[in-house]
Amino acid sequence: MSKRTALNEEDVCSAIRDRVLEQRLAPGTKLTEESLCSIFGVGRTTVRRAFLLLTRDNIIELEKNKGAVVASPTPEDARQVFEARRVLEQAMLEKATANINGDDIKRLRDHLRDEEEALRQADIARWIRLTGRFHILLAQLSGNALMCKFLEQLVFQTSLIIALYGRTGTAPNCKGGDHERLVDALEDGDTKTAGEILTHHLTTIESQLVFKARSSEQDLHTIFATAND
Amino acid sequence: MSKRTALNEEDVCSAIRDRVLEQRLAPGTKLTEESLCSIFGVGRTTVRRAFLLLTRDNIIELEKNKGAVVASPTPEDARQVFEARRVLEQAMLEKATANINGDDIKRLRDHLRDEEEALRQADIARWIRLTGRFHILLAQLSGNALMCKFLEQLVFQTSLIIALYGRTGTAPNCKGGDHERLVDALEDGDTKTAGEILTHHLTTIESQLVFKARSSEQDLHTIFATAND
DNA sequence: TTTAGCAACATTGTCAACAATTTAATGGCT
DNA sequence: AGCCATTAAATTGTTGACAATGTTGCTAAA
Repeated sequence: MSKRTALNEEDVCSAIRDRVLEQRLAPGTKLTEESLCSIFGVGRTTVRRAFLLLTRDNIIELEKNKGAVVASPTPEDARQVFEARRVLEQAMLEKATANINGDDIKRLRDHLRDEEEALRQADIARWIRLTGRFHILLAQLSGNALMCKFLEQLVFQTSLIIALYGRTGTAPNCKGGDHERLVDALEDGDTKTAGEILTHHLTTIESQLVFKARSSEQDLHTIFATAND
Repeated sequence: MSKRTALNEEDVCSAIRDRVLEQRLAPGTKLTEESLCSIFGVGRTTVRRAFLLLTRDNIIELEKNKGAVVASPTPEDARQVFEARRVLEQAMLEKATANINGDDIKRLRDHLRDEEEALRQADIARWIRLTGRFHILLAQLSGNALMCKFLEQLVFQTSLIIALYGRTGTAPNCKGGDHERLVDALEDGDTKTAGEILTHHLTTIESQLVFKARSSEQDLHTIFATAND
């Protein structure tokens, strides 16, 4: 008799967040209360609370009397997310180099091994989740839980952004061994190089986004405007 | 017949946030649902939602079956808040100098005038609120709403920290004309000096905190320990 | 065929009653 | 008085019914 303790709103939140991180929940997906209630076996109250929290983190959008949909960050949102990530992660990396020790390096190495393994097993969802988690792991070394929490939000939003504007949709966000080389530099105590790799890493990902036109009112206007000349 | 539209959870949130910013709501203050319901004329549902949001912003602490109290940041929290503020505000200031124009400077000047006037009228609550808002106003010039929102959280938390650990409790957090000199430097396009003033400003405030012992179990142990030798 | 209006349905929002828990108060007892 | 247990009051948590709103599908008229 498995005494299953009732799930709370945090559980629902992190479940949804994980699906977003894995890109198994696409932007725009409608989230009805009823379906989530039955999926997680919780009451509407809990789902409702989860919605409120996820809205705060820009993971879903809540419209009065219309319910919740997975957020669709605009190109401008994307710009701000990457700008914030460069600022935060750079700063946190510098803080981290002060506190870092052998155990930390080992933990990063272990994580990299997990990434590779997921990739080898073609478990893409897991791999995507892990590449996101790498940045959070790195942030935790800074010793600033507050900034860490904020970065988490940004990582989740990045996943939505890549889902919307990523070149191939799922695959190549954190490839190219950037993570490995970053850890190498960290181990050598070469903060400067580590910072450069990190910034370049983020800028590269951002530069590969393609803001193609999407179906919306705005785009309809554009379409008819161009058809008129 | 003033058709007063019903307040929602955001209204309740910002009302509470403002009181925290003004330091009229001290850390540890109990917030009962009933009292807030009657004060704002809303149902328990709304208050409850507001609580959830405020918890997310570290403005109140919510304990199961025990209700909500205004948050009491620890000294470590304080350290992280100021560290994050230095990082964020510095970065946002740099972004701001790229976009800034005459209107922006004028808006800052107007704000400074408001600050002075509040101080002259001895409207301390208003003055405290304005000094906090100055930093938010500055952040808005960066053109990054995301980082701006995060900084807002930090400013509110700073108010709690000063209420707890500030030397005189209410008065001298943002004095000394630092704000004026900062705007001067901005107007001259002297980003470097502006940045130095800002960082120094924050570091000064932090260094003036005094983490005196507070009444709690931990402190009781300490007190009796020192009495034993 | 298209469109406007209407009706049936589904989903979300609100509220009040009830349950669970904590906090305050009462009353013996040493 | 001071302390502990028990009871009463107050506060928070949860649930379900109902109201408000949005959505879908249908009919009929142009």
